[in-house]
Amino acid sequence: MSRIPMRSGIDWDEGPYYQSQRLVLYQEAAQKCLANGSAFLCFCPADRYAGGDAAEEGASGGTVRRVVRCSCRDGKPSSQDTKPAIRFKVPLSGRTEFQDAVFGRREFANEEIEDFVLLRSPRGDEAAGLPTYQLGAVVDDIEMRITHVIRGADHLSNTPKQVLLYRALGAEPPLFAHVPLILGPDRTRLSKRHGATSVISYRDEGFLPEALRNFLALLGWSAGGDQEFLRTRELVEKFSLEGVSRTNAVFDRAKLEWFNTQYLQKLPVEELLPEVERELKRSKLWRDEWANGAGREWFAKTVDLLRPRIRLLPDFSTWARAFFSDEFSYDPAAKEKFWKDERLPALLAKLADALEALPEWNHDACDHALRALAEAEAVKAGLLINATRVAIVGQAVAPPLFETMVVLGRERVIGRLRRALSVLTAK
RNA sequence: GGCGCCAUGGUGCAACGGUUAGCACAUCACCCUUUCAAGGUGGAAAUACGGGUUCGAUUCCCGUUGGCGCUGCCA
Repeated sequence: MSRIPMRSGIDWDEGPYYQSQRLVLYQEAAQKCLANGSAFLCFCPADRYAGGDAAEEGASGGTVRRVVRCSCRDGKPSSQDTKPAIRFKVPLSGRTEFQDAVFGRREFANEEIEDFVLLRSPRGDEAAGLPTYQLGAVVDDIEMRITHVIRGADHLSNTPKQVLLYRALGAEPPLFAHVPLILGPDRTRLSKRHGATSVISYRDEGFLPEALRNFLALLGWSAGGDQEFLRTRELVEKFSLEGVSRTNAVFDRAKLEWFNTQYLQKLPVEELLPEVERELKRSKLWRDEWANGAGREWFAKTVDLLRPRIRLLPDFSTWARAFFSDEFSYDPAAKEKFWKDERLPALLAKLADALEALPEWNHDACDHALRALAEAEAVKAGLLINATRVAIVGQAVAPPLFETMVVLGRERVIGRLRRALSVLTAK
């Protein structure tokens, strides 16, 4: 779990803490409740409620559950189980209220709250039981002096239990802030069923952490106006609990991808380079000469040329492979679309010769050479441009041709042009 | 079933009593163009329903409907 903030670029101040190392703390807290009368030993079988549910199935088929108060709470054990659990003794009347920064003041009738378990009954040779989430969370938060508890709205209904617990332990409840849930396309709470759901899996898919943060921040929150592209810095500056909405939000992957392309395009290249480097290393295309000096400059220029057409980081390794490796293949659709003309072999051969004879290798020189040839041969420049693109990068979709030629360098371009010839004529 | 929360285009957000109901994604069309993106312009598209309150409701109140959540010796 601690890897999530680490890999998403979110900072934390202390910890991590391990519940297993803090067991006595929870057990002491439970004992304290027992001592001051806010909890009781429950001897009921652990599966009592489950069994009861089955017995209470309504005619409609729906499971009917009730708030049950067992006789243990009055000191009359309902069974002879020698290993009791500790339950909180919820008041039979009255209301429990708390302040929520996004939902406002909330009130719950105590009679609706069940006597929840604090410490589970000991298993096997355990001396004492393990804490439930309710106990663990409250004890930890009191001990760590937590002032704001910000979490999903699915905890709203459980909050009164925790407020009761805070008071029983002699502590003042913190300020709660329940934020709306993120729903899948089917409008149920986002879960593994919906595919990639954790921060890590989106990172692995090739989304930029900052784009993901920006997208997520806007799910259930807005700065008030229409601005959407907010870098993490601005997000931190502008965020406030007051701007949080109470409506659940549906996760829209298309918009996430849009944010990613925005970041891919707008980020200063230097910020993008480490991400691309990481990706190329992953795909084994990385070469150390790109780490600094002239190699770094070439790398930056290439990434800059490529990025308007990138959607996800892995595109650098797949779609843009020809820019980083001489081993690439021709996209079948590209060949189909731009290598149809039978004059091409002859034309490309002449183009290679013309380029080879160029006194200088730059954008305009390549441009002029190609257009001059097109005119001399009475063919449209587009025919040569498109066919050449496929020949040197293997794709129909790619950056503007002459910029591509400059980045690849004369030797590569001519070599690839001639290599394409053999493929064309062999066909 | 009980309790709770929510309700503006397909999606995410604005408008916090008075706007021709705004922006973005997605979608459609056109422009640009060296392919494809990007970008530009334009179009279609929403206040769930019914009652109130008010001179005036997207906005406040009630009900209905719908969605979601909680209802574990899970977290």
